Amino acid sequence: MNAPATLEQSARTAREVFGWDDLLPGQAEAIDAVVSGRDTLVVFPTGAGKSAVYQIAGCELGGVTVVISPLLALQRDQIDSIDRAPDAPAAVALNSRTSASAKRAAWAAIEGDDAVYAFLAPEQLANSEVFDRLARADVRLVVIDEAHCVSAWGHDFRPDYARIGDAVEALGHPPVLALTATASAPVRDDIVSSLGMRDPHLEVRGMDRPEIHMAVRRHEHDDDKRRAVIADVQDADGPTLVYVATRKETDAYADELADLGLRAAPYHGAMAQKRRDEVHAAWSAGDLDVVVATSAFGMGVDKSDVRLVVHADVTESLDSYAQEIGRAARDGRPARAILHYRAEDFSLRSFFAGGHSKRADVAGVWDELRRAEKPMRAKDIAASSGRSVRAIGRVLNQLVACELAESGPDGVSARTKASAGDAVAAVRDRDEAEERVRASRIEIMRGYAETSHCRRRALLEYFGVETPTHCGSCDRCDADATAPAPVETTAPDAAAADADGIRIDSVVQHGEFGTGTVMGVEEDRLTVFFPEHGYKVLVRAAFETGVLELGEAA
DNA sequence: CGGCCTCGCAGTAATGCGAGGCCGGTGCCTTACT
Repeated sequence: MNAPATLEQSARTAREVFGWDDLLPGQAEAIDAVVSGRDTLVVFPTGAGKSAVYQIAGCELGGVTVVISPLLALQRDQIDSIDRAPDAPAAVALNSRTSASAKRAAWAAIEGDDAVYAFLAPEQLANSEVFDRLARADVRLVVIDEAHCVSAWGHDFRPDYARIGDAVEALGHPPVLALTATASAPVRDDIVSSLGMRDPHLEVRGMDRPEIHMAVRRHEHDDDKRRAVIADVQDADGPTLVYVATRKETDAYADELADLGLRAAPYHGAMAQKRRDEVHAAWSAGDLDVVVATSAFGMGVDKSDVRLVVHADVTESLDSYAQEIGRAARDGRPARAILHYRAEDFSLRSFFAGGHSKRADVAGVWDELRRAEKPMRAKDIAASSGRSVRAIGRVLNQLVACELAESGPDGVSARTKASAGDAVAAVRDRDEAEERVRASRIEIMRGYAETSHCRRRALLEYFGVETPTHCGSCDRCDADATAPAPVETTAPDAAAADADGIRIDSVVQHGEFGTGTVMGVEEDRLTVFFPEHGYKVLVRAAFETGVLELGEAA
């Protein structure tokens, strides 16, 4: 299948069309899978050339390559980069900022005969004019950039992310290429099932970032934490990112750092777009020592010499934590990641993880759907009910997920005659399952913060990468190195793994939680992910009592 | 859940304290007005 001719062709395209001398590890394999028509999920760290995969594959497939991208700024950057290539196909954007004349030009290109990349946000697919014209065009590849957004945002924040799979089907299921920098096994599964990917080729490279030293400090009092964060920033060897949980804290820390003479700026999603752009530009140009930001800052920020990432609060998952610290050391030189937290800090994350659909909303939406003769969209129902489009979109997603409704290119329609009471109950069960999963992700974050073992191992195991017991580049390993020499350093975990055949990614059956996937293996404990219940830490002894059994490999 | 703000109270002057309420993140999009 890996016909050398295909690889040679890809290498030639890379060289002649884009001006790259060599393909990086994994790129050729991913391109080959896509060009041969396979759905493909690529997990490469930033800088490993994710974009090149779709650029080369799209060029070879010809026709229209639809690139779904979460931020307008990312779309601009990608288009600029394609425009700079020596001989690449045209790249156009379709979004709310595209002028009428630019839109006409874009459609002319999309409906013409030459290869073209068309960039759009997932919300555009809900616009029937855009979708219908795309459906008639010669779409040969659909790319989902920053695909972790499907899992992170599709459930409620940006419900259109959950609709991409339907759009892909309606387009006749051209090959789907999903790209992301970090994705744990449950997130990968979520991406694959949400996008409706069929038997996807999986290409995962280089999750480990050994150049980033990892450390955690726990505090009792907020004052102590603030002082420690400020001290870390003052000690930094270069550009520094500080992540905080709230907008207000971005100002508080940035002010304090500025008073100490540092070039500091706050950044969060509620700032004026112009100001956000200024901070972004100043940071990229090296005119700032430190940016203090909420999670709004990061995607599309490409700065190679970040030396320190300080978290003044915990994130809502290790996936997010890995994304955020992964912005350090892209130049490959040493950098540090330090997490400061208090036990109370987890409560804000729990608050964000909560959030049920209101019973009245569910009942109202369901009644309206059942009565409607045609598919409905969130904005139509929201207009008549007085509820927000987001709340309604969330309810629609849940009804679809419960298989009470189905979604198509024109919206969502009921597929059963279930009563409003049944719909409310089904959605409540689903809400509770999702909340359990989110809560367990926070618990995994807590587990990372509180582990007495190697931090890197804790992080990498979460991403399904088996690792040595000690990385030698985290605070836990540093402490071990200064402690009296250990008596014996056999690898107990590997030996234990062999004893009952349990490894990372093993599938297990649990009496209460159902089928799960092993995410972490320690001497006496296993961390297992159950789709309906989230992450559970189980004692190995459960095997002896028969509560847990080794299942069939997936 | 926890932090922060406001309010009412006490009661004699300028502040302090507890109770109660509210807020907390991420970005497309549209549409009406300067």
